[in-house]
Amino acid sequence: MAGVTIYQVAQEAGVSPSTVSNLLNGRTGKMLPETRSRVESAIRRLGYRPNRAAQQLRTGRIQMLGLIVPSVANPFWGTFARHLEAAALAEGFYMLLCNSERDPERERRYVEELWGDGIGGVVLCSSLPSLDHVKPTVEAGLGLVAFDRTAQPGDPHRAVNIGTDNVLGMRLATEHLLALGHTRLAFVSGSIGSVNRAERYSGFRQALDAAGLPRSAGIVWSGADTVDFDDRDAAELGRVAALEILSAPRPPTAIVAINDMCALGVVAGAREAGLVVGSDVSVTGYDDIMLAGMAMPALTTVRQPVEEMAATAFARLRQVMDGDGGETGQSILHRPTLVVRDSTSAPAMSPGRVSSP
Amino acid sequence: MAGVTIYQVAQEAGVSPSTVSNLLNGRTGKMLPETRSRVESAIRRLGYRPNRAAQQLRTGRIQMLGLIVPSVANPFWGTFARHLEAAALAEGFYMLLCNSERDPERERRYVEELWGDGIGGVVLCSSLPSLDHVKPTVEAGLGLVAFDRTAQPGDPHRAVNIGTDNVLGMRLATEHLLALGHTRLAFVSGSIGSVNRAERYSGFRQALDAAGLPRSAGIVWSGADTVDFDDRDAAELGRVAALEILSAPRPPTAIVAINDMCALGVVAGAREAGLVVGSDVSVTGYDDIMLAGMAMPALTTVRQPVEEMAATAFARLRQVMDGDGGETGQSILHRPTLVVRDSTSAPAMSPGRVSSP
DNA sequence: AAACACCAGTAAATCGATGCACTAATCAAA
DNA sequence: TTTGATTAGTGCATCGATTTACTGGTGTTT
Repeated sequence: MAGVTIYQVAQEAGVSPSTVSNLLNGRTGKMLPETRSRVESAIRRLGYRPNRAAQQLRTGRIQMLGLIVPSVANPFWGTFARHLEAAALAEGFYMLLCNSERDPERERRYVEELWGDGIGGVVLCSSLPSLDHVKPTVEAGLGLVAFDRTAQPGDPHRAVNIGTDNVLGMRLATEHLLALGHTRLAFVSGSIGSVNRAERYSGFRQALDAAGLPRSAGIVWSGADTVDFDDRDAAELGRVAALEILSAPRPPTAIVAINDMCALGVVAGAREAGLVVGSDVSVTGYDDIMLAGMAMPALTTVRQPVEEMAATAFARLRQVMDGDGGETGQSILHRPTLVVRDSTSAPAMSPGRVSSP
Repeated sequence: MAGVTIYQVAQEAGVSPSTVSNLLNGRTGKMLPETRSRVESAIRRLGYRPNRAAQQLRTGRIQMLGLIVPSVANPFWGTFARHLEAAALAEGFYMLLCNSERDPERERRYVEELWGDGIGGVVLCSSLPSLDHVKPTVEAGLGLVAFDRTAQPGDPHRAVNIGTDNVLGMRLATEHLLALGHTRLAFVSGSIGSVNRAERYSGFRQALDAAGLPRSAGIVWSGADTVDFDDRDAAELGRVAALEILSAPRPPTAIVAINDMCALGVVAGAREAGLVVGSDVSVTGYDDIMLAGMAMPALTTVRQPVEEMAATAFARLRQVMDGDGGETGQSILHRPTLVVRDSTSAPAMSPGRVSSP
């Protein structure tokens, strides 16, 4: 703590603290250029930096935002966090990081504590169908941007949602597989409780229906017994799913995973089952995390424009915090794109009976 | 901002604000049990929560720490961040996340700003050989824990270093390869400017020397032209390195990568070169990030006990901040362990001439 | 009964920045 | 000269919690 106060600056410059404060806060309208430069040089000479605590106490505001993610151990959230931090920093905002581990109770506690500590805006990465647990705080005045989610009935009015068009994204992936000639596809995810999972599933179904395939063409595996799975376990989930699905009678020739981590698990599981991904069986992911391109085989996936989304998230958060939200309560959907790599190909002639042990 | 103040609580309980404050701060020694419970129930009734800004203004302290990492987009740092946050949260500390992108200037700016904003402790993940850029701030009073680094001459006295024994770790990996029968090994990293890279290289050399191999047995690739590589590029670096090394005359049969991200790149590069990792060529990593175990093939690597290290980092940071540092200026080394998986095996008979196109 | 110790709790100054209400000074119009 | 308007800047209460110095009351000692 430097310890230089506004009073010392005022004394050094031969003015009152108010004048220094006025300068600092841009109220320079009626101020002699000479006074101004005198104060400015005093500030520089003393290396003065306003005390944030005092500022916050006085104004009630603080230049800080909260980011609540399921877990930064997941590279997708890590990447998002990095971009959001960059966007925030550019405007002088710090970012407080909170890992919710997908626990709504933890989300609620964080939101309330952050608000109680003077943080006016939070980016909440939770794709829970309901925001009821944070509604009271939002209604009390907290600025909220819900990320990876679309607006739902009953949401607090002031919240803004940001995500990608999950239905479209998953349709792109599924249509790509259908175009390759697959006719038996599996959809792998954890329990379908979240908004984006539901949407992605819907995209999957839409593509199948549009292709005129029967309902039975789409196998759904959603980890019946893993009620609430963790990000760290997404890969493990995929692995288990793949083993189970591929060893069943009449296995699918393609597997659509809910996200890349899960897809990587599916790839591992398929390998254990003795199949070669990219020829015996096709796999798609979602997110396009850095590792998707480096995996073996490189993963065909749906890319979310993370950097762009982070910038939007921050911009909208500021708007909501400043009250000029304009159009809150909405969903802002970014456009996902399909990235075709090596994990998908036309189905083999006699599926599931090609590889060596 | 809840808006309930200590005065309201005092009024509700029929006591003075001082008494409430005394209770809140554990000065309950001379307080009638009856008064105490009266105050406590008032607090509960009103849902009072102390205003952090006011607390900080008065005491100069704040329950917050800064974490500066190269980039949370790298899962190793993401995992570390998650564990550190958990340790901090358990003691009521928030964690401010800062991405330095390995830029010393950004590290310095962050450190100074955090200190200026009343944050008393920072965990700095930088393996730069020198801490000179943050020395003034540490000497001004900032509590600093340098992570992934060992103490160097000229370090600020109050800093604590936490890391793994890199020399030992890399020796474990190298000895494992030597035991498998490899006699030509390559060491792949970016420029060897950082402390831990130097240490890891030293471990590699030690193992080779101890085995009585000639100097020429160890090929070093350190990206001559990539002066300062980024975490995001670690994988790319590995890929390029592998392509280059493996297409040279008399290629090595094993590649030791500086970390897992780099190793994953090496695996990709080897594949592009037409080699099968785990049989034609062996590859080891370092860190044991979550993905190491899921890669194809699963990566043999050196595990850093991240969770334990995060707990230590936080514990030591508190000590330094409280001034009872005891033994500062030291290095605390955790013990790395070798995790053998599928990316390493005995060298093929005629190396580099086995696989299909 | 005077002197003192002790107890339980209080009054008020304090941290540093802010911004409203105010004033002293200058100038213009009446 | 008086009045009013404008300019340039100041005084000070304020935010909420902390903490030191203090008070009024009770009990004990000599």
